[in-house]
Amino acid sequence: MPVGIIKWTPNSLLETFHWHTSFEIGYCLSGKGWFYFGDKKFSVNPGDVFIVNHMERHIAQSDPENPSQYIFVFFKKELIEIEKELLIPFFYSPRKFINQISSELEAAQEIGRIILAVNEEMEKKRTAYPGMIRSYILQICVLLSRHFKSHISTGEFNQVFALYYKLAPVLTYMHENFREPLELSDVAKKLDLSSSRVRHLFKEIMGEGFKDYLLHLRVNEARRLLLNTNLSIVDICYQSGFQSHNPFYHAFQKIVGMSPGDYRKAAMRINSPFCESD
DNA sequence: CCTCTGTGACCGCAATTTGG
DNA sequence: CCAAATTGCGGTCACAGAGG
Repeated sequence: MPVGIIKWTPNSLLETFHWHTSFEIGYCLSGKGWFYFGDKKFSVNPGDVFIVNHMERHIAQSDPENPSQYIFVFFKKELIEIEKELLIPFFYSPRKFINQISSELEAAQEIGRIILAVNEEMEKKRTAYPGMIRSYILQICVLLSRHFKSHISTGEFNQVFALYYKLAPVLTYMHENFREPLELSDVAKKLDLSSSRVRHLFKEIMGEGFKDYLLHLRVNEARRLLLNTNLSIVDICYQSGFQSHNPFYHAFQKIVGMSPGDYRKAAMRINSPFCESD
């Protein structure tokens, strides 16, 4: 089954960014909170819909006073690749794209209803339900592409689309190899492109530089290991792809806002259970 | 004493910017 | 697209404090 669905209530603290290769649509059922995509931040209200493409780092956070609950539907891009227009909402420049569709908009309400229907199909598992779910996903994607069509010109879409397909192997390679020493020139060699071309490509599509993206991958891995293992901080530093401990402490402090040790202690207090790796 | 964690100074070079 | 200029990352070293 190439479609998955989960109900999830994010923590109010300490959630770690994550990435995945599948596309994802989130629907806020209740509560309040925030949704982060890279440096973008959206306030969440019940009924809001969120679009997550592959490889953009993201995380939701609950308002401690009123925790938010979501349904997330995720699926492989192959499911909708049959029609290029359906990909429009998922191929964008993260820098400019608005990942949220506000609950007041009709598109969000329609999509919300369908997501609830997907949920019901998934629970009841009636005859041939996977077919019904696939058709629902297609409906959602059609609604999304109609919604975003007005925001994204065909020219821009075609451009981003082409660039994304070019960059996809770079991202895959990075996600598989960030634990090793990894340089832009290695990636460029893999793709048989000049370093400067890859650099521009990367910045243009991902909205942040190669180094920053890599650093976030590594710090995120460190956070995951801090939460889920008993490894020493120095071990975690090396396993996350850092070559010595000093840059690790600095990067961690810069991105997370506290030292690795403090992070682990805080996490144990709060007992944060969630951390995903693809 | 040693180990682990964390910080500061410094330096070379890769990453990025700039200017053709 | 390339080359020169600049920036800032990440690596080394040194050291301090906490705790066993």
